[in-house]
Amino acid sequence: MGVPIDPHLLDDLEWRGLIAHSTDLDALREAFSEGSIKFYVGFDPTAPSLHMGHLVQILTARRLQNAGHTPYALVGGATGMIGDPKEAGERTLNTLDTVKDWVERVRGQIEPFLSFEGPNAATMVNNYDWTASLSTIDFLRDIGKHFPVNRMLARDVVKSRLEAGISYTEFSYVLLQSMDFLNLHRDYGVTLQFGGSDQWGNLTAGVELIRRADGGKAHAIATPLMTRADGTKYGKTEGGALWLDPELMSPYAFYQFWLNVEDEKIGELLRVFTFLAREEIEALEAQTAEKPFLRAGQKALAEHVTALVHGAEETERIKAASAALFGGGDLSALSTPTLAAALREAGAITVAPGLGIVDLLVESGLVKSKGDARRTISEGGAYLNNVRVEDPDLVPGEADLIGGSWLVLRRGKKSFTGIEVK
RNA sequence: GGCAGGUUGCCCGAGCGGCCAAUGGGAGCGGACUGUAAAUCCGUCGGAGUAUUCCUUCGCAGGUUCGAAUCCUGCACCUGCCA
Repeated sequence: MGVPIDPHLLDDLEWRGLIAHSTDLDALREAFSEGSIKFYVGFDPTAPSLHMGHLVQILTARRLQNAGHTPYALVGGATGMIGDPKEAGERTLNTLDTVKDWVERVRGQIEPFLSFEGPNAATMVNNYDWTASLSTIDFLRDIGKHFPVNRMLARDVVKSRLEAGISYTEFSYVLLQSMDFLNLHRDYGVTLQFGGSDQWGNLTAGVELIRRADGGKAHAIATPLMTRADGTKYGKTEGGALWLDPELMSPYAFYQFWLNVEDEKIGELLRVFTFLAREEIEALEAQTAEKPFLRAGQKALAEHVTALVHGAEETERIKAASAALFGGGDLSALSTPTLAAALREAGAITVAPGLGIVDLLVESGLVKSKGDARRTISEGGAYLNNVRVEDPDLVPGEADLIGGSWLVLRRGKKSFTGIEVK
């Protein structure tokens, strides 16, 4: 209906490595070519914020919308009450209030990435709306009848849990997600669902339910799980997940994460997490291969992803802060406003004069206890104004204050905290 | 309902009366090497204290003992086998 469709969408997704699994790709290609199709991707509120893994889905949704297709972004007000089974073990159930709160936060994080105007405007849906009032009898008869338990038991996640145990609640999760797809298919004509590759079982179950229940035809694609070069999960390095919420992870730390990505992953991450064109990405990859020490790929990646999530203005401030803090040894060469701005970006606290170095380290949050502070100092990992601290009894004085009031405390190579003394 | 086994630090997993804040691996943290990379090597890894010191910790609550993560009793939860 007048929406220009990008005919190269599927090729682009494949080139970016975004299709880890799929149902019949040729059929999907045909569906894409016939006009704006309606697709959905779901997000369960299992935490107060989405993280890097969800960002893959969000950006993929945007790619599809940019190509002319119509997004339905689903937040799992119902499925979030249940929790999908994961290998690690049974989840702890959250209260309805918690889930409702998280639903709103998650919704707010998704919305900026999609367009809610025009002929292929996005729609937000919440599966709580059609699940909460569903009767058990209807659910068991209309949905449950289509799910052979022998097939459900054969799924990898379930199999891996049979020893340790899995509740009926989590075992049933796949029915709810499949029902979502069925309902969106019926009510809106949604014909494609995508999600992370760990969702593949849930995705295909939905496709199958649509076929069994309605004789309908639907598609599913799964995006790959992002891992580090050694195959381990991301997010362990910075002591937690890579949150999109600036309250949970400062934009500065977010930017630093991308800047520190391994060389081998640059191409992959640029393809998945940026909207840069193929030629630009290939040029950056070549640069990274030839002159890795310039870190051109990392810089571009960090800049683009941070701008997508936290905005261009914030990204500029972060870049300036990073340049100041990592620029060289002599911090006093910077102007005080520049330094202060950089430190506020990286994280800063205010303290009264007279505190010793051990207390300052604890106050700054760089270490978690005084013992940790002493240990760090004895290991040579504590720096005041870029000079290694040797004496744990050191008390910074007037002469140490940069611009009359600032101290720069650093732990290790990368963790800075600004301290304003007044 | 019966029988058997289990519950240890962020995770996995030893310990089975004192030498245990508790072996080992992973993760984390620091150092060296580098490029704010990877790999590697070294160190570190409950809290307070600059000391051979104290406090809290081995599912929960009691008990035995000079002394327990280790033995006993009860409770909770998990797993397996049998009904």
